[in-house]
Amino acid sequence: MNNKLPSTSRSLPIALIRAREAVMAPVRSMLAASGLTEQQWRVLRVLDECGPQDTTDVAERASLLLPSLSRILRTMSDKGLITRTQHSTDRRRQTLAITAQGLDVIEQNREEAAAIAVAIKARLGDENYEALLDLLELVTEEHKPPPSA
Amino acid sequence: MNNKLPSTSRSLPIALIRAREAVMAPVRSMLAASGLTEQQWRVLRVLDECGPQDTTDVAERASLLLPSLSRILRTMSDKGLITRTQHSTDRRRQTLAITAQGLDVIEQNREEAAAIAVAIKARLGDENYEALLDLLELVTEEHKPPPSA
DNA sequence: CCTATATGGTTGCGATGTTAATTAATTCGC
DNA sequence: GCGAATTAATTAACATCGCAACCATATAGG
Repeated sequence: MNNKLPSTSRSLPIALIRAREAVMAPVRSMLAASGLTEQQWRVLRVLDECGPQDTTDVAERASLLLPSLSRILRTMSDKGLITRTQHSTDRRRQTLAITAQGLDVIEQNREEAAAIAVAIKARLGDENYEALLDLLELVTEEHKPPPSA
Repeated sequence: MNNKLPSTSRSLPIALIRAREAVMAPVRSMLAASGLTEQQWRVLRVLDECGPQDTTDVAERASLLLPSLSRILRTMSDKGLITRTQHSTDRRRQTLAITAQGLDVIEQNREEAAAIAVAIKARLGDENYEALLDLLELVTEEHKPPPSA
């Protein structure tokens, strides 16, 4: 009857929260100077990296739920960081794009953000860093059973 | 000039969010039946595992910020899951304890929670699971520089 | 065509995350 | 002792999370 709960000190959910907190703290502190939240930064990053795209695509890439993203987009649009235009053939959809101002914000934070990323990588060591990403991917992926048969 | 931002698809913060989401989804679904949130469950678990303790201690062990915990405790107290009593010598503090009803809720979910934990462990393999926890701990710990010199 | 169903987004609601300010009680330093 | 700095916890304010319900449009079938 293996119904023993794992000790909270070795609990995967809690460990994930703590790690995220440790990684994000310096980023949040950096973004505060630009008046951005961590989620808004993720949206900018995705639009910059992958180009104009639908709301649903951004939600997937930035790991945001649609309801959250919907509200975040209104804020970002008001701030002039992004544009929202109607899809040409499907009027349900809208295409999101980063503005020049949005690009400016990315540029203002690029150097420091890159430095933070490098610091974390250095702290863990390249090997550990890659191993961690691989393990996290493994945790995430196994939701849909493989399309075998 | 290493100022290149890491690709969002290999971004540690996003990977951590996704992994957490993957791990928590079945737990949340389980807890919904008991009318509990994930955070309330963590508080119960900590009080059950470590015994009566201060608010600050619970916050640390459950990885919750004090303002969040403060609200959560009111809810849980109203539900009769915990008690809050004044510390004997320091009147600023309060001692939290789980009630019989709180223990009941843990008991109701123990089996399924343990099964979920086992399933994740099995999916990753014991070795990967432990390695992941170790790496996450490594990410978290390195905040305070070693007390050298 | 016209209705039933599915899809892309939004809104409502209750709860938590995050920072800053606040209150109350304790401890420190002179 | 007594006021200044600390500490434990709460409150305030704003943003996001997560679920459910909801519009609007698009697609499928008859």
